Amino acid sequence: MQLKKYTDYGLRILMYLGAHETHADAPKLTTIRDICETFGLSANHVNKVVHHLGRLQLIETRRGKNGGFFLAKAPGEITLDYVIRQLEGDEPWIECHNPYCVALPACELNGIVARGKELFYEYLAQFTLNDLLKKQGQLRQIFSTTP
Amino acid sequence: MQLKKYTDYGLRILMYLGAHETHADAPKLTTIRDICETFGLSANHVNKVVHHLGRLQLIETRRGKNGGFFLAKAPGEITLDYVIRQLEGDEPWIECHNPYCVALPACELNGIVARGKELFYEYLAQFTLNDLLKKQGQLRQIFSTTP
DNA sequence: TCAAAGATACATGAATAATGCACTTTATCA
DNA sequence: TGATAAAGTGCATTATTCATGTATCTTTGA
Repeated sequence: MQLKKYTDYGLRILMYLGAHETHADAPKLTTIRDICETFGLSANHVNKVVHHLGRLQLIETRRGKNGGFFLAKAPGEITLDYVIRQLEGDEPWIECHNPYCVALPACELNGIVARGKELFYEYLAQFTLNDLLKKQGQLRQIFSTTP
Repeated sequence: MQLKKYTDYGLRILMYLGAHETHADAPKLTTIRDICETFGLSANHVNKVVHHLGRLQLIETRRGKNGGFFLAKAPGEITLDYVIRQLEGDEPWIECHNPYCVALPACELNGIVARGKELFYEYLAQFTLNDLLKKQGQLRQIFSTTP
């Protein structure tokens, strides 16, 4: 029971982008390479996450030379529940489908777990990328000195 | 992001035992074999779960001929959060340990996810095995006609 | 003392997540 | 207009974890 690294990477990418956001001047887009060097990750995997974030319209990607990506929304509009639900996949946390478990017709368990899962996400819905950027100055320093 | 079958099996075993509980007469203990036949599961895996439930003192196990196991507590005293936490393992849902993620010192994420996890378990703590046995009659019928 | 039950340890198989590799497409710049 | 740097795409491989299997030991009642 753990979030995938895939999801984790996605959140970190967003944090990275958010931390650099205040540079209104920002002439240079963030690249997959930047992310990999900062966090020490595999380019292939990051590639896929970035692509996914693009499809979710959380970031905007630009191909070609001088390409890269940047946040497509204000950090305050990116809620954590959405990001995690989408990247993680929104399957039930317990498998009760017939004929897997004979008790299913009389079982209360799946409903309880499903409601608990919803509470988890409802809690996450209270937070946005902004909340992850409270220590933005410190984050920017970390990110800029890492590679 | 899904509970393990291991955890699921544990809950089902408890439901099975709870459903048979009202037989005050019950001369015969439930065996691993009973569980396997009812749910169509592998004896080896069930073996381990039963052993685990025994160590948790949720059930009492008896070796030897005519052995088996039964609930060690009243169903109302077995809370779902405890069962799931113990069987599932209580690790954090997101891995942020240094030096895994450079952002850790300035990261708010682990705290948020950890709190969400706690809310999930706090919700589960409102339920006991009794709540899984609301349709006890139906359950007993299912269990008795299955093998 | 035998047989039926759980306990234990180790080995194997299966599923899925993570990563790697090769190649394509697109955009920019010299 | 061609070289280059970026993301996009598909498939292959590796690693990890979960699930299951096999074998043997221990306990206990008949």
